[in-house]
Formats: sequence, C-alpha cells, structure tokens
Amino acid sequence: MDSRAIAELILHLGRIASGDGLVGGLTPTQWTGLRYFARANRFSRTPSAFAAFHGTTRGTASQIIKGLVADGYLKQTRSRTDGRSIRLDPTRKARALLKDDPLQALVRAADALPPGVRGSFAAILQRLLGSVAVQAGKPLFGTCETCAHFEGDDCCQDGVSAYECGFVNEPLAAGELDQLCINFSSAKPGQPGIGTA
Amino acid sequence: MDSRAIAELILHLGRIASGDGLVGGLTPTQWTGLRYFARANRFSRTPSAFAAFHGTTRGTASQIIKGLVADGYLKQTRSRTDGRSIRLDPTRKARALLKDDPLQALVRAADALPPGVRGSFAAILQRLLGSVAVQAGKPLFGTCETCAHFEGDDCCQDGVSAYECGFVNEPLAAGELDQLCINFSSAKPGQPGIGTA
DNA sequence: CAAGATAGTTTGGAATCGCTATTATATGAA
DNA sequence: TTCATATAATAGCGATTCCAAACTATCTTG
Repeated sequence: MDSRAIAELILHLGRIASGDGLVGGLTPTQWTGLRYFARANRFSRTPSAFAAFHGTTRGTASQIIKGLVADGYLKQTRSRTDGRSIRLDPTRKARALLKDDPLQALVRAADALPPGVRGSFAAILQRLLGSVAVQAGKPLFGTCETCAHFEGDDCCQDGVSAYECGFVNEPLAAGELDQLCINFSSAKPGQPGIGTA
Repeated sequence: MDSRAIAELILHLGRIASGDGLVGGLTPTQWTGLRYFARANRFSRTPSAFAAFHGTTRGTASQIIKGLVADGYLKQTRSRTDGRSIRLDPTRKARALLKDDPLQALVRAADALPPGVRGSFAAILQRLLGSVAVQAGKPLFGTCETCAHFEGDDCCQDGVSAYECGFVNEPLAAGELDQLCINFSSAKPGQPGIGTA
C-alpha cells in the first residue's frame, strides 16, 4: 500500500519538476536530450544510445536531436573508426542554457537535504531504477563507479592511465568516471563495486 | 553535483516506469488519470482538481476524462449542491484494470525495500515534492495525515464521527484519511502533523 | 563480392497537449 | 430583481510528439 504511494510520488514528482511546455525555448523532450548529452560519456553520445536511454525508437531520437542541432545546442561529429556512427557534443551555448534548466527546482530541493541522507537516498533511487530496468527488459545506464568493466588502479597508479574501461579497452580520464555509459554492467557478485552500499 | 544526479534519476525512473505507448489499452496520460481518480477523496475527484494535480489546463484534463468515461472507467455524477460541478468515480472495471498497471514494476521494486527504509524514503520524496510545488507555484496535494485542516479526535473519540475536515466542515470516514486531497494545507509550524519526521 | 547486420534518417499517420473561445451555473453588488 | 463577475466544464484548432515502417549508408562475415 505504501509502495504504491511511493511509485506514484516518483511519477508525480518527475512530472511537475520537468515543467510543462516551452521553458527557455526548449520542449520537455529537448531538455531531456540536452541533459543526456551533457551527462553521457563519449561512447554513449550517439542517437542510438540516447534512444535506448530514453526508452524510445531511433526515429524519435533522431527527430529530437535534429532540433537540438538546428538550434545550435549539439554539434555532430562523424566517427573516424566507424563511418556510420555519429557523436553529438553539447556546445557552449548548451552548457549555458543548462543553468536555466527547469529541473533546477528539484535540484535545489535535493540540495537542501542533509548530505548523509542525500547519499543513501540516491542509492535507493539507483536500486529502484535497476530493478525496474530489469523488469522492463531495458538497458541500465550507470557510471564507472559500480561498473563491472571498470578497471581502476587505485593501489598502483604509476602513470597517465590510472583508469581503464575493460569493455572498450581504452583509458579513462578522471573526469569521465561519473558520466553515464550505455555499456554499464552491474558489478559481478563476487567482486562488489567501490561505492556499493 | 550529486543533487543533479538525483533529480535526473527521479525523472528517468518516472519515465521508464510509466511505460511507453498503450498498455492494457490505455495511454500513459489515461493511466495517470485513472490512478488519480482511484486515489483522490470525494472532494477532489473533479476535472479541475485533476487538472491542478496533473499540472495542466482544464481543457486537457477534460479530454483525458472524456476518453476514460467513454471507455467505461469513470462514472460522472453531477453535484447536488453546485450545478456546475461534476464528480468522477472509478468503476469496478477501472479497479480491475489497475491490477495491470504498468507502474506495478516500480511498486514491486519499492516493495522489496526494507520496511524502515521504505518509510523514510517516502518521507524524503514527500519533502522534495513539497519544495518543488512551492517553487513552481503549484498546489500541493496531500493526505489528512499531515494536513492542517484535519481534526482528529485521537484522544476522545466518542461516537461515529471521530475525524473531521476543518476546511469543508464534514466528517471523514477512516478509509478516507489516506486519500489525496486538493485542499491539503501543510501543518502549521507550531502544531506539527502526526507523521511528520 | 554478395548477404546480412548495424547506425542513422525520413515519412506518414495517430494521438496528445496547450491555447482560446463558448456554455452553464454561482455569487455578489447596485 | 438585475447586472457584472467568477468559476466549472467542454469544444475546436494548431503545434508537437511519438511510433511504425521504409530507406540509405556503412560495416562485417562468408
């Protein structure tokens, strides 16, 4: 009974926090896209990855992206290794607009929580998301922190490449560790992730 | 930094939990309407109240309701005291359909949380919602439990009407205390509500 | 080189939503 | 009473969104 109230609360909170209609010239879907490309790592800033994240088709994702590119919020770059693939990077204009994100109301509210509470609250949200994603058969996005492919040399970092992704076999910069990745895989049972509660 | 991740998590969780497209013959908005009228108290089951809750216009709310009435999920009743007002009650068919609510995936996930965690988690969600609603200038819906208009005779219940609403001046049945109400008002500072953390 | 898979785009149609009247009822003042 | 204003609900219109399917281009495999 209480669980149902929680589920409806999450839905409702998300709805009224994202704001209706145009805010700062962008529609709610465009805001979602902008937020995604501002938070995804370089392997995940593609139309297909966004479609998977957003739970929609590639066609719809393509339309959303087209609008953002036309308005100068995203810049397209063809991949050198794969001629089909396109990477989308947020422009400076996009970064500036994100300051006026209608979601900021919720961000401020979360910021007012005590630090300790905030951490455990986020962990529970992540847990719920993982459970729902599995039930819905959708891919789960996550960060290196709890990813099974993450190979961090916490003990013996001797040079430039202290961190590496075991999935794409490429070094990772420190700033990339908290970005969203489509290749995320839950840490193996016998080898728990770093920040696991 | 962490707060932003929380905000985006809530948005994302709500989106993928509500399911895309038609589920059980209803669109996501229709599901929202059905859930609302199944959880709102008798003072709040009107088109206007639903519009306020859903953060949309009465026009849009009216359309959503029209579809649900046409499909036999809601029954309209004109108010005896106000000829303009209409109350909408979920039918038995609606109650049955709610068993197949796509949101059940999230409900199950929340149900898997430890009882103690679940309670505090819900309290934090409620707190975030209150904060966001104030910032967005939208009415906050809530239950009698923490409402300033609630007059419960916890100590001296002598007869039939142990509970009463001070806003509409009507007695309340025990089963109505956990329903959503549009007249909700946060408990006064000097007189904290019952379940306040 | 041919066949199939994958990345991305385009198009057409259905549905949704917000805005703006419009109708009906209620309330308050002259 | 009568008029003006406010509120509850609905209807029509235009813009947007979304999905499904078809399509192009590129990569991979046999």
